[in-house]
Formats: sequence, structure tokens, C-alpha cells
Amino acid sequence: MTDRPIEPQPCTDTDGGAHHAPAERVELAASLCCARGAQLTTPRRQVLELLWTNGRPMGAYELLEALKLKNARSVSPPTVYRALEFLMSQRLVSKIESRNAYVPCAHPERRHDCLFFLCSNCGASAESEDPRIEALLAEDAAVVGYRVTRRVIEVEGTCASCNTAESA
Amino acid sequence: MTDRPIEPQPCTDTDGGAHHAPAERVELAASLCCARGAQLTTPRRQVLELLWTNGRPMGAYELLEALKLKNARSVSPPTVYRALEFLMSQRLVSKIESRNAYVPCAHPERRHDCLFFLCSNCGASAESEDPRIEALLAEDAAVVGYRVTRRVIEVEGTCASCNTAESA
DNA sequence: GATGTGAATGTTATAACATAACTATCACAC
DNA sequence: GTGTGATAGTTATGTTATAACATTCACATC
Repeated sequence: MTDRPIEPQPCTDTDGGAHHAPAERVELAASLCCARGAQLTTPRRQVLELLWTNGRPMGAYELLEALKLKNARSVSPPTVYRALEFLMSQRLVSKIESRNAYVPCAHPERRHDCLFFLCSNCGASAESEDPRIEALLAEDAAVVGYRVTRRVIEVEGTCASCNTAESA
Repeated sequence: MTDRPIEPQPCTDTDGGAHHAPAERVELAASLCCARGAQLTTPRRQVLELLWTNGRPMGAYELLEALKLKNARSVSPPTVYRALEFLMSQRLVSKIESRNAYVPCAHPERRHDCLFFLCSNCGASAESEDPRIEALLAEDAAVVGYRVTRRVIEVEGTCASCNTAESA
């Protein structure tokens, strides 16, 4: 293995994922759920679709409002939180802890903990991963005797396009 | 969460933070603030002291209750949040995003982003750092064109002593 | 077709976390 | 002693998340 990083791949805010329309993403998710014996029911599907369509992290209550519009009836917080819980359990969605917001996950088929780049200016989030960092974290965890179940890595800053816009 | 007694988990850093009592920590913080032209006022000092004494991440409202007891009068949320904001700005305290909780920082004198190991069983938090990871994150950020302002790295799992206790 | 069963959802209420907006205090410079 | 700025007090409210219980629905079984 070389020292070259894999290209961090923005998945939710640039055309890194443009090949897949939200509808395709949802279809893929449905297949995955089916294969796993889980059901992508209506509220779950709607939440996932909203996340893919929106293109950036959404708060639970933002999703709630969107669901109300979509369904022309009252929707209450537990509906959204249950859907999010399910989607996270299926790795279809990740939570951005530093924002209390949720993003669709670009690689639901693989088990991995993402690394998120978050733009404080435009709010965009870009999903990435870096096996080298995961290896080092595993090493550090071993040193302190931790058995790891989950990793949260969130990098806050300003994204390339905001940086460019600002210097222009 | 168990009701087993828990040893406060000190900083895992090499300098053996365990030798410093809360009072010493607070004194050090006061000196630092003084040198920086900032004031470690009573509420700020009390919050910091509570965090060092408690030994584990504390929520804002937990701090609030503790402050009320300590002062025998009403204390309201903004007091706590202002103190935390100040302490974070002075790098005396860090927020654990995945828990909405706060911990005192073992190395307030150095500018660095910590890496936290969190135990899902006993609630302990251990602060660490790894320049290699920071370097890789910087590299990855450069690849996607990010200008980084803050990093959040939180590793959730079970700590050494809980692992031992469980297998015993 | 009636009925038990379990998963999912609906509904109500509330817990937990955080901040806006305004007032009061206090140290210090003038 | 008065203005100024930083800090803290106070009240109210905004935001995020969950507990607890009722209902619905698909499906298996009788």
C-alpha cells in the first residue's frame, strides 16, 4: 500500500454523487433493506428521499416540516426520530453530531465510519473516509485499552468554493 | 449505565494529570487567564472546578444543579452556558459533541484539538491526541480544498476497566 | 372470516439542551 | 461621580429528543 491518500470523495454536496438521482438512491436503499430483511416503509423512505434531495445536512424538525408539507397532515417528532433511527441502523444515514443534523450516507452497502468535512459558511457537508486515520485510531484505542464501537470525525472549516468566492 | 462506583478517569496524557488535584487545576487556569488578560470570575471558576472534581463529562444542566447547591440560590441556564463558552474560548474546557457534555481540558496551555475516548458503559472520557492523525486530516482537508477551523474526533467504545470487569 | 401476533406508526406530553433579549452590577478610567 | 465596558442576573422562549401509551396493518393460524 502506498502513502497516497484515497481521494476524499464529497458525496452529498458536489457532483460526486450526481450520477445518482435521489430516486435512484432511494431505490438502492430499498433493495438493500429488502436484502437485509428490513422494511423501508413510507415515513422512512420519505425521510431518506428528503435528505438526498436537500443535498445538505437537515435537522430533525426541518425534516418534520418537510414531511408535513409532503403529507398534508400532522406529523410528530417521534415519527421523524424513529425513521432516522432506522435509517442510521441501516447505515443509510449518518448524524452530524456537531450540528445535530442528519445526512444520507453515500455508501450504505459498506460498513464504515465516515469522516465529514463541514463548511461553516455554506453549510455543506462532504463525506469522506481515510483508512490510514482509521488504522491510527484503532492503534490509539488499543493503547488505552478501548474496544471501539463507533467513531465520530468531523472537520469544520470553509469549503473550496466558499474559499474561492471569498478571495474573488 | 451501571451504578457501579467509578474511578474518575483522568487524562491519559503522558504528564500524569492524575497528580493534579482539582484545586491545582483551577489555580493553573487562573494563572493562564491572568496571563491572557482574561478573568476567571466566580461562576467560571466554579464551573471549571465542578468539571475537574466530577471527573467525567457533565451536561450543562447537571452543572446548573451543582451550581445551585454550591451557591444556595437560583442559578439559571445562561450563567452556565456563558461560563462554558468562556472556558471553551480559553481552551480550558472542551465539548463532547456526541453527548452534549463538557470536560475540562488537560492541556489548556497548548493549542490543540483533542481526541476523546468515551466509554459507553461507565461514561468515562479520556483525552488524548495524535499528531499523526492531525497530519492526515490536514492532508485530506487540503485535497478537498478545506480551510480547517476545528476538528471533532470522538471514539465511542468500552474502556479498559469496563472490559476487564466484564470478562471477570 | 375471526383472531392472535408483532412490527410500525400515531398521539400526547414532556424531558433535555441552548439562546435571545433585556436589566443590573461592578471595576475602573476620566 | 459619571461614563464605559465587561460580567452576571432574569425572564422567556427556542430547539432537539424521547417516554409512554394507543392504534393500525400485514400476515399467519385457526
